[in-house]
Amino acid sequence: MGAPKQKWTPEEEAALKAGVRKHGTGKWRTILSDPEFSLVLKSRSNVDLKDKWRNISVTALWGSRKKAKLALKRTLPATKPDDNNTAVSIVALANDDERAKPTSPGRSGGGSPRASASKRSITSLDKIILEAITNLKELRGSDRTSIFMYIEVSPPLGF
Amino acid sequence: MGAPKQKWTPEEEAALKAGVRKHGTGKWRTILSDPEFSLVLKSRSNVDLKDKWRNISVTALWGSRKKAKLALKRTLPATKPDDNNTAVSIVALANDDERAKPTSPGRSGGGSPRASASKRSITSLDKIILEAITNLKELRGSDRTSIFMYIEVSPPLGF
DNA sequence: CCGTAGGGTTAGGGTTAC
DNA sequence: TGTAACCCTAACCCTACG
Repeated sequence: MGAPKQKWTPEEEAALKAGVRKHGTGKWRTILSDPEFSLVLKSRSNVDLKDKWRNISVTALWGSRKKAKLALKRTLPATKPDDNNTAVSIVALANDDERAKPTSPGRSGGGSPRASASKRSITSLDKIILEAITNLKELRGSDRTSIFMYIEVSPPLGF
Repeated sequence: MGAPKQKWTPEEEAALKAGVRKHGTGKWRTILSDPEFSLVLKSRSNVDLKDKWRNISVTALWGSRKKAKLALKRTLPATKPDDNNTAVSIVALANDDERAKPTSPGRSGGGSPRASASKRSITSLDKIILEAITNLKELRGSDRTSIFMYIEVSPPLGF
């Protein structure tokens, strides 16, 4: 069986981010044509890039909640009502630095240790987000995509 | 809370199978929209159809012989991670078919798994699978789903 | 015709209820 | 404990529009 579904590899995702950083969003064909990325992304179409970017954005902006909620659910079924605060949400986003891939619960051994060396630079991410918020004014008022671009595309961390 | 867990009725299951026979697997929305089935399945979503089909498939492919195989497995603890049913394995290597991605570079396909079968007296599952392999090998495109389609969906006798 | 945007659908892992 | 039913969402498709 080939690939009924082609999951995005970290390399591809990195290339996509780099491509967006270089050419901007919405320039999928341009990114794809850039020799710097065309190799890594050769099995992807421009539409694929667009879709993946959408997924990344959504995950980065809203995704952090799923885990927090799940964790709460699992540990304490009776959640307390309060803790609905914008600031708290922002912090949650910051602490959940990478849009965690489920880390493939592999039956076959060899897990992917996302606890790599360069993981605890989260503090820098905190800073960046803070900066983003400061620069772009309040969260509610500013364009989510802009913030995302800022925090997601700016730092050359992972690659 | 809410979900009373709606068990599938035999009528619904029959409609699903008929729908798959008519439109093919993976066309859940189409099946749901077909006036021939929309009444029976009106309380089901396309995702429900997909999930139910998956459950049926698993049951049909593994369940029927599970006892015998389980006995063997217990005696042979360290089976390959890809331990498989004998018949299915044979088919897997017979050939492969992939689903379509008409407008995407790098991935091909045209997948139209139309499995038509002649009716015959069912003696044993083994026989049916054997037959399926024989027939489908010539036609190209046998995988688990195809075989399942053949043995599970083909006979209009059952319902 | 080509590319992008955006809504809709499917595939598959995961979770829950029984 | 097992599994049918259900959930979540990444990956993919379809269509309108410029």
